[in-house]
Amino acid sequence: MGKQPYVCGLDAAVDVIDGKWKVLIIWALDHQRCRFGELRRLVPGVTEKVLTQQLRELEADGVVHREIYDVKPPKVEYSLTELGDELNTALRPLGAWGKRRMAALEEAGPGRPPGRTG
Amino acid sequence: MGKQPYVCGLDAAVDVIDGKWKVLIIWALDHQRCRFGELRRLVPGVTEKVLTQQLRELEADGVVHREIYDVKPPKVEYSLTELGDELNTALRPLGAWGKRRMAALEEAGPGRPPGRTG
DNA sequence: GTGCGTACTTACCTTCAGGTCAGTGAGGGC
DNA sequence: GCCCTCACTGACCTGAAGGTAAGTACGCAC
Repeated sequence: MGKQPYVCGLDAAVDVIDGKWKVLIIWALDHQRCRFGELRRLVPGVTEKVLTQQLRELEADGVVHREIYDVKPPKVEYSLTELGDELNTALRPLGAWGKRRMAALEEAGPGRPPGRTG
Repeated sequence: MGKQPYVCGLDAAVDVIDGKWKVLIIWALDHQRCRFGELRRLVPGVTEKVLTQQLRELEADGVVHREIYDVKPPKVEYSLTELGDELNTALRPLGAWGKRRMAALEEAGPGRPPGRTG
């Protein structure tokens, strides 16, 4: 929720998924609820601080639901809200496009370092 | 083309549209070719430097085509490649989702500053 | 010949998202 | 008693993305 007003719907959507790990988090949460620690393992490379942070933003945006169990040791479960589920659905074509791009990239230069086509 | 290897297709797609103005640029280029100056007007707030920069990245990623006419004054036209067109198509559901979110945001608090729901 | 419009490029600067590291409090294993 | 895990929080730092302002080379209008 950084900018607003948005110039178009896409703008508004991108604002929600804007964050280094957000799509990965949303992806990981697709049809499965996760505990904080699980999520951390599911999203390789993310730190605890940033995971928490992005999770909170996602929660504020209404795409992620956070459920706290008052037990010891602490237990918190994250899941997608209906809105989040819809987001994931909307994200699917984009994922498919990216997959095709990855395949094309593979074909162009397998094992090559990233860079321009030249 | 920042990261790679991508953990999934979505990751690869987001990498392409990652940049403050890129989706807006791609959106503006949807079924219309534009000159540099037009694009600048179509994407309010972007500076020349950054527009050029993001356009070049988009070009390197194969979603935008750049056509230079050897005339004076200089003329350069940008358009979507087929891949770019597909990207736009893949982006459409996301745009629709965002539009619904914008509507919901409007309903929740018209004219309110952005922030938490409280 | 001054200034505008074309499409950039360059040097420099600011901002802030994200990363590092340390701390919290309670229970359990050894 | 010590350290581990759980799910965080806060202070501090860094790097890179993006913004600012100026320069470039050309033609045209006035």
